[in-house]
Amino acid sequence: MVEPSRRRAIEDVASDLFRERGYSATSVRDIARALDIQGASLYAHVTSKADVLWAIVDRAATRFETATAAATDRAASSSPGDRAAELAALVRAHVEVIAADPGDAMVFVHEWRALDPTRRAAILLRRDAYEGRFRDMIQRGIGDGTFRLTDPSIAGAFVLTALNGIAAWYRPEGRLGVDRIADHYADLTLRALTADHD
Amino acid sequence: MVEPSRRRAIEDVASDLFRERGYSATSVRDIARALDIQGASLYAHVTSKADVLWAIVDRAATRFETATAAATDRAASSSPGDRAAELAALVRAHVEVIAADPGDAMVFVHEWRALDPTRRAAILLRRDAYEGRFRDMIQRGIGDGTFRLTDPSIAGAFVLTALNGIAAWYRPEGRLGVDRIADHYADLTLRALTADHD
DNA sequence: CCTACCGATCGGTAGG
DNA sequence: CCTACCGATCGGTAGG
Repeated sequence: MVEPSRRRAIEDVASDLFRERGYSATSVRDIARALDIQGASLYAHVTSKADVLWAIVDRAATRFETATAAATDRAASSSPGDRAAELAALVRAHVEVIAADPGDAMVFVHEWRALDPTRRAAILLRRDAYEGRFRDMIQRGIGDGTFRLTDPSIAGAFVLTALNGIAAWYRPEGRLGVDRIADHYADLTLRALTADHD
Repeated sequence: MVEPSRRRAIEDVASDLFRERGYSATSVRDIARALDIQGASLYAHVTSKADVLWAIVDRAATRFETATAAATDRAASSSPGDRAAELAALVRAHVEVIAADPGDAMVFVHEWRALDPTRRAAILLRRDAYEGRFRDMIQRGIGDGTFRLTDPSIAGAFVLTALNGIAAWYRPEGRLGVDRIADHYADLTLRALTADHD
C-alpha cells in the first residue's frame, strides 16, 4: 500500500486521464479501469465525478498560489527591488509546479470549463488574481525602468500562455529536465520584457 | 439565405461550441439547437459528429499552412535574408489566422485529441511539419547570427504556445484589434529571440 | 427538415 | 469493493 489514500489515488489517475482526453471524454468507468476496480466502486470513495474534477482544480490552484508566493517572497528578500529577479523567480516557480504535476496543471488550465457555474466562478476569480500577479509585476517593472514600455495585459497573457503550454508537452523522461526548461523559459521571458541597457 | 451552405453553417456553429465546451461536451443536439432545428435533422447535411470535427480541424490546418506560407514568401522576396522580418511575418500571419476564426483555431489546437486514430495521426504530422517551420526559421536565424544561441525546440514551443493562447481569449469586440495584438506578439517574439546588437 | 425510435453508454444508487 | 440496476442522454437511423 503505497498510496496514502484511495481517494488521492483516484484523483491522480483522473488527473492524467483528464489531461489526455479531457474531463467529459473520460468516464467514471475509465477512471475505475485504470485502478482495476468496477465503476460503481469509485463511489465508495468519492461522491461524484464533478467533485473529483473540483479536487484536482482546487489543489492545482493552491499549488500555483503558494509556490509563486513563496518564490517571490524569497526573491524580494534576497534581491530587493530587483524586478527582473522577481519575475524570473515567478516564472521558475510556475514552471516547476507544472512539471511536478502536468496533469493537474493541464486540468487547471483547460478543464475548469467543465465545472459547475458556482465553482467555475470561484476558480476564475482565483485565476484572475493569480494572473494579476504577473501583470502587476510587469507593471512595476515598467514603472522603475526594468521592463520596457509595453502593454502589461498583453505581455502577461503572452508569457502565461507560453508557460502553461508546458503542461501539454512536458514528459518527465524528456530530453530536458525541469531546471533546464525553467532556465530557458525564464530567459525567454526576461528577454521579451527587459529594457535594452547600455 | 445568407449562408453559402447549410453544411458550412453547421461547421461554424459547431466550431464555436467546441471552442467553448470542447468536442465531447457538445452534443449534436446542442449544435442543432443553435441552428433552431432538431438534432436528427443535422444528419440531412452531415454524416457524423466526427466528420464535423474533422472538417473544422482540416480547414483550420489548411488556413494556417497557406497563410504562413504566403507571408514568409512575401517577406523573403521583399527583404531577402532578413530572418527577423521573416519570423515577424510568420508570427503576424499566425495571429491573423487565429483572430479570423478563434473557434477553428481553438479546435485545431486542442480538440484534435478527439479525432479517430487515423485522422489524429494525419493531423499530428501536419502540425509537426507546421511547427517545424518555426523551429527551422529560428535555427536559420541562429545560424546567421540574427537570433541568439538558444534551443530552437524550446524557443519554438515557447512562441507557438504563446501565440495559440490568443485563441482562448481573443474576442472581436475586445480592447485591441488584430493588428495591435499582432504588433505586440511579433515584438515580444523578436525581443525574446533576437541577439543583442551594438 | 420532422417525428419516432434504436442500442449503447453515461453518472450514479441500492444493497450487500 | 462487488453485482445488479436506474433514468437520462448520447450519436445515429428509418421513413416520411
